[in-house]
Amino acid sequence: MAERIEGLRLPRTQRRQQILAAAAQAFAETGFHGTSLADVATRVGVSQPGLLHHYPNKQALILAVLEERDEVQTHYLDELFRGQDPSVVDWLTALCARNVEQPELVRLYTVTAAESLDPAHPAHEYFQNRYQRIRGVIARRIVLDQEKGRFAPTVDPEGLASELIALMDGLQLQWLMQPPVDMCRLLEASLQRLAAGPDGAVGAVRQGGARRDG
Amino acid sequence: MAERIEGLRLPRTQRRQQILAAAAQAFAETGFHGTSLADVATRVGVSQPGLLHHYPNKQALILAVLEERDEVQTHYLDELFRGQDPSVVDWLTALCARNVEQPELVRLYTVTAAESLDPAHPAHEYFQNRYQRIRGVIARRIVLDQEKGRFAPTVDPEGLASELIALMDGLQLQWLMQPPVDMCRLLEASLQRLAAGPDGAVGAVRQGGARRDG
DNA sequence: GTCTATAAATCGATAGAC
DNA sequence: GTCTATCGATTTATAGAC
Repeated sequence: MAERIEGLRLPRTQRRQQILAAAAQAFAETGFHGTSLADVATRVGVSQPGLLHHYPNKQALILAVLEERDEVQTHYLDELFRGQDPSVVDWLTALCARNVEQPELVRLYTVTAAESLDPAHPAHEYFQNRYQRIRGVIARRIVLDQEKGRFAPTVDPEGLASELIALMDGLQLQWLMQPPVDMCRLLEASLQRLAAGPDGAVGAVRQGGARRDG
Repeated sequence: MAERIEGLRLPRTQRRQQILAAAAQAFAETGFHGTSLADVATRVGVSQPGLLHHYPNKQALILAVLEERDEVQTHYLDELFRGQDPSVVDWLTALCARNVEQPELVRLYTVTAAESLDPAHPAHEYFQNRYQRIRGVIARRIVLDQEKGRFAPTVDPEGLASELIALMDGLQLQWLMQPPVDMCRLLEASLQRLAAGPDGAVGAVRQGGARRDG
């Protein structure tokens, strides 16, 4: 029944953890502007000033949510491929498989990323940095793939990274909108097409992308 | 300097047109929840109750904006390809070229589509319908392409339609976020890869997709 | 068609008691 | 660490004059 017990005093870190979870839900559902501090406070089972005791204002709250989720996600992927050197295709496939288990997290990023296009949005700079960072991570992975002959050397890593991120973002939107859309199956179809095409493994060999190795 | 002339009386349709333009700007910048009627009214140069005289409430306003922009866009594409039968590739390329000239319109759809994931959002049903409709339009175009041997018959039209829409949506987001991202160039790269791959024109012939014709 | 005035609710944030 | 009380600003929407 999870009744609210007013005035119950919790240790700082535990309460902050509760708040982050509740805020993540709320912001995922209605975005930054559509969510009130009272919304979040009610979910936690605390008063609205009680909420502001832990995070000084609304902006600090949403930034804390985004950054905490980032850390968890990054840590997960680092652990999953520890000591390995996955191809972009494997890496993105794993990411998608992970995302499909966390629709709320995906929605948080889909909703707030679009909202943050406004330069006055509290997470504007955050998403500017986030996209550049992710593009870099994926581009580097593509370069490694090229060195192994998995892609033609003519492929532009930054460009392909943008395309792959775009594909994932767009599929996530449709998946959230109409869950029967099977985003990981569609991603895989695209990735296979990529690997089998003129810029992929087969094409790369044909075009000389793997000559260094042989 | 376009000063506001208070109390100036305009014909109904003209004022409504002004309002739609101003509202489109505002909603594109800050979404539905982030935009106040006073925002829009100020842009038009009218009082807030004066605005509500033309559209009874905020929900009616945003729906009017979305539907009007839809009509204009649909009409443009219909005219552009009147009497022709463009391939999906040509059709999407033209659409992207059009979009790149209208960042504000793209932003309106990017921002409100994500926001509308909330079932309580005023445009929730609108976007549910919009995505199904667009997917259908593109899927039908893919079927026509298959009949002409431009794609392998093994390709799932609905699935490929979802992928292409996803790619465009995602590229638009990155383009809006970091304008140096050249969304039409990246789209073209993807489309060429598609046409040159095992499911595209070449592959389709190899796999028998064009045998009916020859 | 447009305005002023205003109702009624909600918002983010602060002050201060316990 | 949490609460009640409250301020001040903002929000959507309505009433009624011109």
